[in-house]
Amino acid sequence: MLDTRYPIAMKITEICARDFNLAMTLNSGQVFHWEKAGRGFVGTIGDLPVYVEQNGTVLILGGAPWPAPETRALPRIVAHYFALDHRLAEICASFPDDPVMNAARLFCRGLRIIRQPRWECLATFICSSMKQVAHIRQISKALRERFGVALKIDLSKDHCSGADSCIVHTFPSAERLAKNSERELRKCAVGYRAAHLLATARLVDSGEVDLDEWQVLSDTDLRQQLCELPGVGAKIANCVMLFAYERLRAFPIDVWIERVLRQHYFPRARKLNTARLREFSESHFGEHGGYAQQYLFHHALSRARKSAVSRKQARKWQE
DNA sequence: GCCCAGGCCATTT
DNA sequence: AAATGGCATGGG
Repeated sequence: MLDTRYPIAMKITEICARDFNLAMTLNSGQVFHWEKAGRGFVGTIGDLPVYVEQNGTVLILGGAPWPAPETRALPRIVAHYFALDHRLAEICASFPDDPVMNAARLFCRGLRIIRQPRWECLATFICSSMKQVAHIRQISKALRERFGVALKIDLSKDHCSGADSCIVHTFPSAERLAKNSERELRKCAVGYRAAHLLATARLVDSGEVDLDEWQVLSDTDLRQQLCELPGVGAKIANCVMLFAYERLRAFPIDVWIERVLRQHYFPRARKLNTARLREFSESHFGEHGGYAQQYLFHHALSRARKSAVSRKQARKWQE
């Protein structure tokens, strides 16, 4: 039956996306809310519900109701979000030429650092400390479902199997989160991070902190401002700089990246403090160090996951 | 039960 | 300055 709310129920548009791997980008641990639906993914870009599917060098788009004004702008919004304008070949060519980096570059072909909304990125990464990627996805989902705005996506049967519609949720605004008690936030499995999330939400909501104003700051000043927020240290500040402020030099060092650096760049080096690692990462990986870092991170994590699966299968074999 | 996870923070040396 | 322990939660 025709949905009479809109003259045309669903408008599918296509855009060209060269040097881009959608699934790799969405699964690389930089963004946590996109979910598989049919042959593509559903999620939100800001307040817009979006369906996106990759077919070679073409992205098939849908999701937003037609003829909302945003829908006409959808191709531009999606292209900007996925940073299709980044000159990926040049960025990858700027990485250092060493065995580890070359393996990661080969493995992560088409991975782009996307442009995330600032508050959404900041809040999500405050929840990320001492959490596995799968858990961060759970937390993001819980926060959205409890406090976000539900939006319906009409899925064309031509492009999706199964259900013909689904619901996605926006990430809750700082204002929405600031209204809650810490106890309420803890229902989303954020644990001890609830206090930090709430305190930062209230700083942003009150206007004392304006994340958009900070875009004019230098890398050093931006990092310093971010680190003053509750629950934000050097690592999370660098993630937010990289994923929400397009500071492609920012090089977050988490436990995985630290392992990669120690094993492959400093074998047999004891007494290697974080300051020394930071110094090395900033000088060795160049002007797109953040990109290099994300390639190293995703490659290392994927290898670990793969070997975990192998161990599991080996155990099964033994029975 | 154990160990670990895209860390941060307060406290102690 | 540098090292240490606590912190919630869930998966392997």
